[in-house]
Amino acid sequence: MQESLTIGQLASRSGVAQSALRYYERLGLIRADRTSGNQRRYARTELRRVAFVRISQQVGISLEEIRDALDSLPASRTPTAADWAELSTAWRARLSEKIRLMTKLRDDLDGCIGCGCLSLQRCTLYNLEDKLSGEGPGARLMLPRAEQPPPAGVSRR
Amino acid sequence: MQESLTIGQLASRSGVAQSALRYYERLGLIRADRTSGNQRRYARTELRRVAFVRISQQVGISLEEIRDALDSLPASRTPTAADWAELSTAWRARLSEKIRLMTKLRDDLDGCIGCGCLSLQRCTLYNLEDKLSGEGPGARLMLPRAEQPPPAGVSRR
DNA sequence: CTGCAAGTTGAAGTGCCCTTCAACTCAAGG
DNA sequence: CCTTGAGTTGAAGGGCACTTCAACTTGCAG
Repeated sequence: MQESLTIGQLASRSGVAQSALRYYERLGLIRADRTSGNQRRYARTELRRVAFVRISQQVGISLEEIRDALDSLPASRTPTAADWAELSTAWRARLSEKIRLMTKLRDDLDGCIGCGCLSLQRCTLYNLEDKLSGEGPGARLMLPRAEQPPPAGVSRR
Repeated sequence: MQESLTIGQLASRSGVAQSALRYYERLGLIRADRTSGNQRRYARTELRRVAFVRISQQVGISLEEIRDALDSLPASRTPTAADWAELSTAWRARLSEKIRLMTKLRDDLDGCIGCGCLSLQRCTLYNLEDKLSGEGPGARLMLPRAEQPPPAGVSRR
């Protein structure tokens, strides 16, 4: 069994495209050593990182947040099972919360759309919006209320 | 109580930005009549459509799919509570499935990341990928396997 | 009638998550 | 050596879900 993996091997083993792996590396989600000829060589532990990334994404967590989480792993030594367990504990809580909200959403759906009351304001469905976020991407919200966001890159004709 | 709503009214009542409402109209998710001066006037039933859109989005359904679903509503008459109920039944099933998968994901998380086996191939976590999709946006997959997608808009220097 | 808030359009920008391309370079079998 | 497949980079493209802007036009209170 080899010590390290080429990008092609990591891609086929993880089911993640090579281009995505390079992108993840740019974002600091995974890392790779280089051969003398500048090719990436991945430690086998990177497989676990990739797995963690994909699983987290399914839960609706952004890559940036995932990076932050992964940054909490010890950099000096290879993370142990305990390290990973600690990391996934927080995720478990998020998942549980998400499951709770979705369950509520589902149950309300019968009594709300079903009965025809679907009128937003007093409907519970509309009040979990923020909590269930992280689901969609999209651009930034149109000022959550007051506080003008700085233009930060306006073009003018 | 007014018969129809201006875009500003619909926006504040639904909590959806005006720009988003116009965007939804372009996509065919909602519709509006026009005044003689070309301003939009929304029937009050559009409120329900907007609600349906937002709720569906929270479940991780794309606008295109939502449009398809809304297209199943009768166009000739104002949809009844029964029409809406029928529509939401399918959503309920999706929600249930999603909840089931997330619950499985959560439970596996303990036994999988927790114990350190997180090695993808044999791990259940990796096999629900397709099923849990609709969660992330991103570009199209890198050929799901064979079948070259047509370039459809290539630039060449 | 005036003034100003509210509405209109098309085009372009934004954020996220990648993919695709061109133009090379590397690695390894024959 | 040579060839061929695998890998490298930066820049650009691409889909989704919107937002933002400019340049007007409408609607309505006073």
